[in-house]
Amino acid sequence: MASHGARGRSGGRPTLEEVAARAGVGRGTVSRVINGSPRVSDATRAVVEAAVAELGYVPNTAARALAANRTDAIALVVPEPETRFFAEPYFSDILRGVGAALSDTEMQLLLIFAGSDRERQRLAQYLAAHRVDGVLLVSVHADDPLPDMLSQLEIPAVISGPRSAAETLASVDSDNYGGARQAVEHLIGRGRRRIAHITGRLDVYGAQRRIDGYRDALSDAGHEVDELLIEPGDFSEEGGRRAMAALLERRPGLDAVFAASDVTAAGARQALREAGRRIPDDVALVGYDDSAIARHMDPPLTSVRQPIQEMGRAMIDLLLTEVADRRPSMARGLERRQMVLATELVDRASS
Amino acid sequence: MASHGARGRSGGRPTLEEVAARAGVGRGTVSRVINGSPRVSDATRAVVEAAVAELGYVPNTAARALAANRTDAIALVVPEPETRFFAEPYFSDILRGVGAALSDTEMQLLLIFAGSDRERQRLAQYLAAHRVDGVLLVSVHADDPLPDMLSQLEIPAVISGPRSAAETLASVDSDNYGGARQAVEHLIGRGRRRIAHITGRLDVYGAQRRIDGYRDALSDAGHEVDELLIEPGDFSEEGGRRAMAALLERRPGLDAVFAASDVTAAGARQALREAGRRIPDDVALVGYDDSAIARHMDPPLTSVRQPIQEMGRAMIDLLLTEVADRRPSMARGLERRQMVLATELVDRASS
DNA sequence: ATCACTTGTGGGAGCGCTCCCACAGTACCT
DNA sequence: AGGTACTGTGGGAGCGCTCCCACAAGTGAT
Repeated sequence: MASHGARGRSGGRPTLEEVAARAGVGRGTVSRVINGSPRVSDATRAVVEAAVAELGYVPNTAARALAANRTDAIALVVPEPETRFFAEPYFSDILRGVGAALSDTEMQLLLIFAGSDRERQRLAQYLAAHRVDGVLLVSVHADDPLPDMLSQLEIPAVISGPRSAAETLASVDSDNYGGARQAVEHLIGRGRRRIAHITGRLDVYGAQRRIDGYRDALSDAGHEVDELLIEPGDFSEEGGRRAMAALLERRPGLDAVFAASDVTAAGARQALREAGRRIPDDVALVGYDDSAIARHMDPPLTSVRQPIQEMGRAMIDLLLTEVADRRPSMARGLERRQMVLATELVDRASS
Repeated sequence: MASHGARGRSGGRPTLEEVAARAGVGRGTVSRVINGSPRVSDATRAVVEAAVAELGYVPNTAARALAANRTDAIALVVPEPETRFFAEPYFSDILRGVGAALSDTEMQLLLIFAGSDRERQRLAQYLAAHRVDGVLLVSVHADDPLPDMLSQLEIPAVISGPRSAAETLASVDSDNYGGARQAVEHLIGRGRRRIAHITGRLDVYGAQRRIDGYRDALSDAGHEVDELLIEPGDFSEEGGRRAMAALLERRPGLDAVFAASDVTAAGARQALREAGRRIPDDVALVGYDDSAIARHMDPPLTSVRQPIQEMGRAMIDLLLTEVADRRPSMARGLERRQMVLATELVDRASS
């Protein structure tokens, strides 16, 4: 019934043109007003704003995107091969920070899953089509091709957790080194002497930094580092269990464990139980992340809290700066593109 | 430097017009091919597809949205006043189901937070501007104006967890009634006789259904329902603690508790501990949700698992049907718009 | 041979916006 | 008086698509 041409007319949402007519000005002027251009007189601006309000005008995003060649959307890409990522509050918290930061802007948030190969394929198309102004990358592995693809396409991107000390992409991270130090210093302060460390996945830069922090904290306190007290884990519960069992076998006299994640600590706790060690009486336990698991573990787990929500915020801030920079090409920013946020030790009964 | 007109030309992404030229056909034909219209000869289709492949053509979404008056995007709206919602795996799981279902389609997923007033405001604008083809609503309260706004705007929507038995919106839910029955029947089967129930928030329909299930399971087993064994909670940990304390005071002889959520159960466990009751020896405990908390609790918590990922999938399926129906106005579907998925009891050490 | 369909195709018009050029008006120098 | 420089404004052109009308060509009934 309704012809193509008539579609928009009949009772549809008002267009910029209709606002212009109503306000008795030209299209360009209305456009300037709604985009906050300074080149409009106060009187005209007031008239236009009144017309906008009266008509309930809301700009059409599609038209704007087409004309301006930008989308006002950013994507949060979740390379979700590992279920782990989702099972932890980490993700939700990042999302909250991102959401909060975004609600101050006009940007919209696209959520893209890039777990399966087909999803990756689709993502590549998205990016190639420049359907987003910028990309947020969380939990990326060292060998992921995604970051390079992004720089090749010149799409602004921010990564959470740099891939190495030489990360070229803008990044936001918590202070893994400092967090590990806090944990170990806390244990030392509690009188522990034989402190073990169950690491994270060794191909994750942050896990390396935690090892460095562990080492330095011991050295600086005048303890020497016993390499046999360091056992590789993989952030998983089962990995934590295995690593703990190995450590108990090798160094039965250990009196504390710093685990690279809460989940790892949960696994370690199991192994400790099975070996008949009491927590914290025989062995003190400290985790990392301060996730829900830490609060509900028995005994409640001392853990290093990362300001995850703030990290989400910071990622958005960085990304929006990059996006803006890329727009009418201002002098490129002062290269403050790596951001590290402080951690905090949450002291509970396990240590 | 680059003029407006030159922007797209210089090395930019290929347009439909360029594909048409390359294939030696008209624009309309290319459009038909990429949209899968049957009114194209096989020969022509092959030629066009070859051109698309050679040029690496990807349609411009903004242009398509503008011309066709649709967005190919749906929004997942999170009315996130309560942090609880986020702290639980529920959200992530829904998201995973939604993401999985969506990866089979061309739809993109927008994540919209509608916690604060300002965010609500923005959401209203979004919806008014018809920036999405459909909306997914999770964890909506009985008195939320959002659902009505959506039907007024005639935007297809699916709600997770109907607001009442008379829900008018399409909805997906797990079998709260059946799940509660499973839990209670399990406890009865274990020889428990004085089974208490800590409810969820009473303004949540699902919580009501769980109470019904609790009641009927007892009645059908020939037990009579002791109203003083039912204590209202609010899904929170603190609420669980409080309710449990009240129950212990009122009915010290109880030998089992069915809590309306895992978090509630965690609170109850605390109160039981403080009262010196052992789990499961003195009091058996069953939760609901089978979240990470259940696995890590001490002892591990028996819980009713909802197929949350499947629920996400189902929501998408329902929504896409609605969106399609609304498009070239086919005969409206057969009104199978409420969907209920089965639950499963996960038996652990707490019962 | 004529008419009436059907199938496949080309291309004009239009979606609602931004960008930019042109130009009127005003202000301040020479 | 004429220049030069701004500020503010209007509106044409164009972004890359979809929709639809027009029309060519083929098919079969009359």
